[in-house]
Amino acid sequence: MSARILLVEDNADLAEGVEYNLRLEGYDVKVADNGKIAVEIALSWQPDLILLDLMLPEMDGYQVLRRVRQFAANVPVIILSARGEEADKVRGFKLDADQYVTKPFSIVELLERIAALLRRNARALPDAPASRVSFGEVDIDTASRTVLRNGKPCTLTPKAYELLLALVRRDGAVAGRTELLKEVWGYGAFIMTRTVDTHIAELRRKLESNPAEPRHIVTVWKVGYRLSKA
Amino acid sequence: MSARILLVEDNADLAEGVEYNLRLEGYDVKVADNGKIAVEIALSWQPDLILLDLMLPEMDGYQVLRRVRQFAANVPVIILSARGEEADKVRGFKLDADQYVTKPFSIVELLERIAALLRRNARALPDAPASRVSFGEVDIDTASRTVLRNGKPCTLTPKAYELLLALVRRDGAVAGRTELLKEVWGYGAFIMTRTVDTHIAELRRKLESNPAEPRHIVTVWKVGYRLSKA
DNA sequence: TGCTGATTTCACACATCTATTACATCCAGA
DNA sequence: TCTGGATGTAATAGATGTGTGAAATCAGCA
Repeated sequence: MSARILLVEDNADLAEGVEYNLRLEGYDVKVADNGKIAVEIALSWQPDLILLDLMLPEMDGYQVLRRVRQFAANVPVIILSARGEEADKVRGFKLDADQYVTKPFSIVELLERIAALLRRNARALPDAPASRVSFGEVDIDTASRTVLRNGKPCTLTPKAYELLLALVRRDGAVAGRTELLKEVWGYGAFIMTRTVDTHIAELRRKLESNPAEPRHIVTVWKVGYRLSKA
Repeated sequence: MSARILLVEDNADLAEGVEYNLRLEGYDVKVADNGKIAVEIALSWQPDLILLDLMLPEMDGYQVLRRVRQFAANVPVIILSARGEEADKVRGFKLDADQYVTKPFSIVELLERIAALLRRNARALPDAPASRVSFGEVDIDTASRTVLRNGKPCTLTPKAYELLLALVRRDGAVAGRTELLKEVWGYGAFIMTRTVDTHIAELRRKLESNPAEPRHIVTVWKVGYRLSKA
């Protein structure tokens, strides 16, 4: 049985995008577009993790959090907020949110945080997300955020690491530059000149035995990149 | 074994009533009617949760809370107070009380909150790590709260020791600064401060053979720190 | 009250990352 | 083979994060 995630978000576009990606990861997802329903679902469905927007109709995010905490004090909660006000942050954390992510956020980063929180509760959860992936001579351990090549540690820059995860997530399917930008840089990012390519180059330099003839990080002409595990 | 609750309350009638109800719920209860005794019991008996009145003889509730937090930063504390002043609330929360209940309060509500906090803690702090842990040339004995390096005793300041344990508990997984602040310091808020870094520096200074090139206490850029046993 | 050590904060140096530019190279189709 | 657009990548300047010594603050204690 997969982990249950409740997404509380009234912006339909954003909700859809996040929901899609969560399902892609294999999570069981429900979406609530207002606070009242959110509380109901939280209590009846008992999700393993909650993603909570603070700006909501009906009942604002703080109240939702408070209500939920009364009945399920241990569910990890990640707050999604567009506001950057310090006051909000403090207040949210006082009510014991576990993480605080500001919009626009990177999908990959969000997924990482989700996985981390679920893993932490792993003992209570039957199917914690896997923490190790490998292809070719490369091993990735997402828990320690470590990449090994031929067993030797290999330091990637943060962006390159996230980009790698984004490719891994695709499981061999091609990813367009724009998609990658959205997933790694955040959905608010503009298209920037050659940024993705540069980081792809770093990955090849550090992970491929012959960067000039990449075997794993493959270019798909006019489309984007894909990861070939072979 | 049932959960231990320390009730700190000088009003004998009220204390008796609450104690009665707690025992009815199956909790193991001790009552302290002044601050000095409260701290003593808190340290020696190690309750799983503390109910704390703010108006106390001898030593006021704030001081009790502060003392207790120093030695047991993670014990859930519910403050019981007759005063409704906002100032009090803020101050209490700053010291990280987990809940704040104003008199007169409903016993049922209180019991609910207690149950919620105990449940949460049961998961958040799953278990004490093995009594002895070691990595590299460092040995930690959590039972005696002792750290050895190359067999020689090595005195860490209390905070640094807690921080080290927090990293050990992660078992190699990365820990964000915010997480560490929450876990070790009990801060709930998003606080921009270099406190964690400073104590990390102390750990490196005292535990690493070459602090400038840390082999065990590793920085993960833009994310946090992790402990590498290798 | 003053002393002592722990803790936090501050400031600045230093390290690392990142977007972008610029130019070389490659590909597909004419 | 030529050509134009797409990709590869080294270099770089600016942004951002981290390390750390020292000062300020706090807490416990005689």
